[in-house]
Amino acid sequence: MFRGVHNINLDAKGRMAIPARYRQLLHESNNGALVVTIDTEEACLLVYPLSEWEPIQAKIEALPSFNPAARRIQRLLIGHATDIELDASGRLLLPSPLREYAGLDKKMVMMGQGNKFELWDEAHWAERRQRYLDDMREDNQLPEELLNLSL
Amino acid sequence: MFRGVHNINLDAKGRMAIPARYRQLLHESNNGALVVTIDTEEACLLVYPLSEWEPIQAKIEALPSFNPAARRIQRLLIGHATDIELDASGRLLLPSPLREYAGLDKKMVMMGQGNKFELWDEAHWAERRQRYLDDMREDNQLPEELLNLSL
DNA sequence: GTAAAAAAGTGGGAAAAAGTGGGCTTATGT
DNA sequence: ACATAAGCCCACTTTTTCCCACTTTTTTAC
Repeated sequence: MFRGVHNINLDAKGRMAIPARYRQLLHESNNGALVVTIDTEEACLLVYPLSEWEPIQAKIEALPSFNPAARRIQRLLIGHATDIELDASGRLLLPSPLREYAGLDKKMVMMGQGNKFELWDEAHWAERRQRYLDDMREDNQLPEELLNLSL
Repeated sequence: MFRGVHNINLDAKGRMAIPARYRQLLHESNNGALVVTIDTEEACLLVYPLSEWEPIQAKIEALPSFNPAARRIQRLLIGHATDIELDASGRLLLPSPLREYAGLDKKMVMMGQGNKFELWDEAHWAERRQRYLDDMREDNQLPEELLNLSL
């Protein structure tokens, strides 16, 4: 579904232009309706087509709400999940609390990740990518599933 | 149903303006009738559309009333549950005992949580969110249900 | 390879909507 | 009866949304 990386600029009003190649897809699947939320592990945002998000929210809501770890996930993920939609010129207005969370100001990176895409501050992504690469080269105890993966 | 964060100000009379995007939904479902009560774990308030609250209250009332834990829940939740409704300009007047419980004065955060939304003092939420995030990044003994959750 | 055309990306202004504050009236309770 | 709080309404300010026009990049054709 989504893959690939794009450098994207955020304008002064907090809008980002979605690369044209994705627009038709987004309009067809959900009429341009999307949900953006935070990634809890990294300072980046996750953007889902509405129809991809809904089953995820349903699963999260179904977790036992007296379990502290579940409550935490619910507050972080559902709490930050915001409905947004493509405007007439194919742009998304990112809510300011979320921009702030991911440290997005001007230069950002949009990265396809299957059923969703991720938004990173450009500098932050460059740094994190380098760390991932370094880790790959050092790490010799990969989990079982990865050892059998042939590229 | 409800999701997303909003920064909201409380005015001098203790009124909060509900973000316009939720108003129609609230009017349609219950003609703007809501119930607000306390969260027993955290210093925040829970706001339910009346129709969402009623089955919850019924379940709480059905608990065995000679059981001390049940009595406790009944006193805390039903005791604090207050009917409120949207005024003509889409605002809610929060009862002062409840405002006090959650430490709400001016700046607050409203967070959608599925069938309800939560109200937090802004500073208190910022602090609590940071703690949740820290926990997420450390915690390696997540409950079963969460391990299988793929976002 | 260059020019023309088309499409994508960017910026900003105006109209509309949302948010805010406060005053006056009505209810409540001491 | 008085004081306090709630309800209601109106007017002002700020923010958001919508739309249009300009610039830049990409594509197409020669």
